[in-house]
Amino acid sequence: MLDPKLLRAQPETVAAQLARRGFVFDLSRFQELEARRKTLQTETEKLQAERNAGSKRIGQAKGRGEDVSPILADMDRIKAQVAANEQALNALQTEFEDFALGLPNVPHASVPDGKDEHDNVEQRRWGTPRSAAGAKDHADLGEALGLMDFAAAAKLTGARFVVLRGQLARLQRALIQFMLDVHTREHGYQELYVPYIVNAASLRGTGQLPKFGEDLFALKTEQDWRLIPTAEVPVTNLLREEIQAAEALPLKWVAHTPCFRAEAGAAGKDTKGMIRQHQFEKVELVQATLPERSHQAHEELTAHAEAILQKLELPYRVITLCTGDMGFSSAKTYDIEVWLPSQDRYREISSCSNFEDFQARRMLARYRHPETKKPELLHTLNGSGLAVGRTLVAILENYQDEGGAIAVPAALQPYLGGLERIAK
RNA sequence: GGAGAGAUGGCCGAGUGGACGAAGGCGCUCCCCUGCUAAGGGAGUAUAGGGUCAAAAGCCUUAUCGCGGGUUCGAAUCCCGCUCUCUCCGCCA
Repeated sequence: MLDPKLLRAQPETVAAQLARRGFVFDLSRFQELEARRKTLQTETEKLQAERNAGSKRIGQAKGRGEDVSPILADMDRIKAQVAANEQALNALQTEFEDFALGLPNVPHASVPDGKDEHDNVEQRRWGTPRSAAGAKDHADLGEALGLMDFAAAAKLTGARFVVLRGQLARLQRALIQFMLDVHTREHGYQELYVPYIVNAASLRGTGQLPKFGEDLFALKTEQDWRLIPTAEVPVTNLLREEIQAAEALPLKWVAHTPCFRAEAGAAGKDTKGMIRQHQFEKVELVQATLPERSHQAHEELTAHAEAILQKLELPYRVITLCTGDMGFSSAKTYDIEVWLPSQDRYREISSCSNFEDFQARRMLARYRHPETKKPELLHTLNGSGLAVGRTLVAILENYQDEGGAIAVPAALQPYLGGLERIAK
């Protein structure tokens, strides 16, 4: 959520910044809502103050044993007015809130302007991509090995699921262990285990609701629970309605969870293989920092995700998403894309974002300022470190030989009991 | 799933219809005293909004005692529903 004070004081500036990302801010609607709100709220609060003062007088008069019926008569009128006004104000505030919750974050000044993914800006490349010539894709490789089974998953559930067997299932487990170990031992993150089902308040906090509910799997329970689309939701919401000590910052958390996405609107996209699934494993990095530190933390967090690819010796590049391609809640996003020989291009394997205070304001996630002693909004960040399923895909494709066997990256061999090759 | 108890500020804890945004204590901040330390004295110390203001301060004001509703001129306090926590029983990986 954007700062309502800023919204009120400089709506034109906000509109111009949102226009950078192609979002049309309805200025006249905002100003009309705001004008009504101001009148109604002022009037309502005046009535409430009148009522409070009247009640107080009744109490005092009764204490002195005086007759209170004249005051009481007056209170009847105020009571009815207050009730009517409060109702109208509530409705208006709900309308205003819905409007405000529908506004995306303002892009950071350093984010390049652009319309879509074609305008993203490459920052750097690492490693040497192998040629696409003769490279099989991961689905063909996995099925040929007899260790990756989409038909079985389709029978169990439907499209966009997979069954892994034997050394491939173990390879995925090894990847999770490996990533968690690197981030906890070398990058200073605390490992967390969290619920895979969250309530609506949590999803609102990180920005999935109210706008993107169709991407989520909802449970048919009374509680309005959803499966998490990413560990970002439960992990970041640990901060919700909490005040951190400044000395405790930055908070750095890592969690492995499965992720569940409805992939509504993705029909026909990446239909083959493990690239886009309804259920996939991910190791997620989350940080909460002082506002003035968040952009440096963003660089560090991205480097932490990159370190995994370097240790696995997988070629990748880092791009800055342009204003038009960024996610709803993000102020700035780096995507890390890994080389996939079968597709002869780089594909997203991690997305690292700085949300600044956008999520924190929704969640009321704060820290106590050491000098003013007042609670201030902190900044939140997160990034995949990495998407495990896509890392598995990248290993199969980059480490294949002509016969369809897969070499195990050196860094992973200790996690597979020294296994060097996965072959038929 | 059954029975019972509870939820109050950074923490502990009092408060069962009116001067309560909330006693008291702890903690924290500032000041005084004390040649260090310890002890003592005083003052301050919840959050989110709105209005006024160029802005800040200040001032005025609203809401908040787990959440939502109700009764009442007036609710931390009474009533209803819900959530969560604890204890006991049952069940269970």
